[in-house]
Amino acid sequence: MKPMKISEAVVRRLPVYLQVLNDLSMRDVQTVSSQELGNRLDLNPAQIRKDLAYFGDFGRKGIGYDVTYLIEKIRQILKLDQPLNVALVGAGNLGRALCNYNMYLKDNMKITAVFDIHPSMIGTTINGLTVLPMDKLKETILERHIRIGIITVPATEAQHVADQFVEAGIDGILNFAPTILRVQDQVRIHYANFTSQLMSLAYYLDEEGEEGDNESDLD
Amino acid sequence: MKPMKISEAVVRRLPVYLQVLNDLSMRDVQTVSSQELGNRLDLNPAQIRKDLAYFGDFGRKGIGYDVTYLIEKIRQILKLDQPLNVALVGAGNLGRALCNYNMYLKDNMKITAVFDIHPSMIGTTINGLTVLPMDKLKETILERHIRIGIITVPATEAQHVADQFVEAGIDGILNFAPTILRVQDQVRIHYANFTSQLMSLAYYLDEEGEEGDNESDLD
DNA sequence: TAGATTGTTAATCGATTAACAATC
DNA sequence: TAGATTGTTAATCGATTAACAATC
Repeated sequence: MKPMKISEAVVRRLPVYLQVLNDLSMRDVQTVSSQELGNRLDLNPAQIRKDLAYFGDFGRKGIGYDVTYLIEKIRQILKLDQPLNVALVGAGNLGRALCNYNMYLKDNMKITAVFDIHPSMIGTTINGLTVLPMDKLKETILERHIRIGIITVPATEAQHVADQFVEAGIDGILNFAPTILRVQDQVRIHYANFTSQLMSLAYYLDEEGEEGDNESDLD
Repeated sequence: MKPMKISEAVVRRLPVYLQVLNDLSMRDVQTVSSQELGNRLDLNPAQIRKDLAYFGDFGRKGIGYDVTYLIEKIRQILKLDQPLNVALVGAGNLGRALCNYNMYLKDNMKITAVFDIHPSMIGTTINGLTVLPMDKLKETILERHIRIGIITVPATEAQHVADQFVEAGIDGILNFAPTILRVQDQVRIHYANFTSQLMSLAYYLDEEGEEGDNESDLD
């Protein structure tokens, strides 16, 4: 309909808008202005209006946005109005934690299959799901209409898992392993690496570590 | 020395550079060009050179960058050359998974204290750390020189935990709960919410969900 | 009607990329 | 020397913000 390409920055803000809107909805707020949303999110109101306007005319001049309606619209944009099946490889601590997160009811996204390489893991149950061996990956992804894969294996194995996901026809990968993955261009990869996130946070710490110490700025 | 303000985008790329460099180092590669780094990361070589040049002259014309030296420099920039103590609140599945991740040896960052509100959790041990009650938060953070806090509690409690972190003098927060936090400007917050990450990935899935279905584009 | 707030165009700002002199 | 590659300046591109007519 509108064949405009949306920037990644806009797409990443949509789930954030949804978060705030869900919060407002729970507190029975009917209507919200871009001004109010901007206050809560430390974002420019014009930016919020522009982001939303890429997808349609969701607001009403002089009034603002109907919270319930806007939630519905953003959910449609993010395709959360239809179920999304997800597979996870790596049933370690992190993998199990993610499986226990249940975002099914609220967000229509569900981890529908879990895999691991370790024979000792296979056959065990996590949140109602039986851990399967890797040789069942492709058939399970096809059978269960799984479109997204999550990688929670060690860095050394992540590329191998990604290759198998791609081979099985997955459309997107969420990678928790601390490695860059190489895949065909059509498969989208998002990185969710805990260590990198901590590192970039560490950058912003001001120099208090070295009290009275003559830290060399010279190389 | 160079009082230029570095954009957030640059800072977020540094850990990624480090990842690739560590990988090269393990495979005994001595030297790398911005061209090669760009290939591996799907990034423009000029951007990589510019990013690095904000912090110093790390390369050699005609040669490239010495892998070991560049790792050392980036680690200094990210302050990974000195130990960083981190506290975590919320000893649920995700919290425990993060505590078991041990990035201490490699990256000098360490979860040094774990807290929870649930009495049944308090006193239990996770990866050698005893789970403490919330009323020990402030004193522990001061005593152990903790500078970063991780939040892995449910969304409803996240703001409360953030307030306590700020009150205890923390400098940065990594928030895994699906809520926006409000804190004083000097405290930096990074968001690491699993659900948002999946949602923005879902946006990029092409319409296959509705096979032959006349999906209404009209509102 | 007066006040509020949208959607959108134009202006600004900042980030990415190209180009190239310096030099290993 | 010739080829490679940096650091950096200038050009381009894209994203954010301001401004405002339209309208509830």
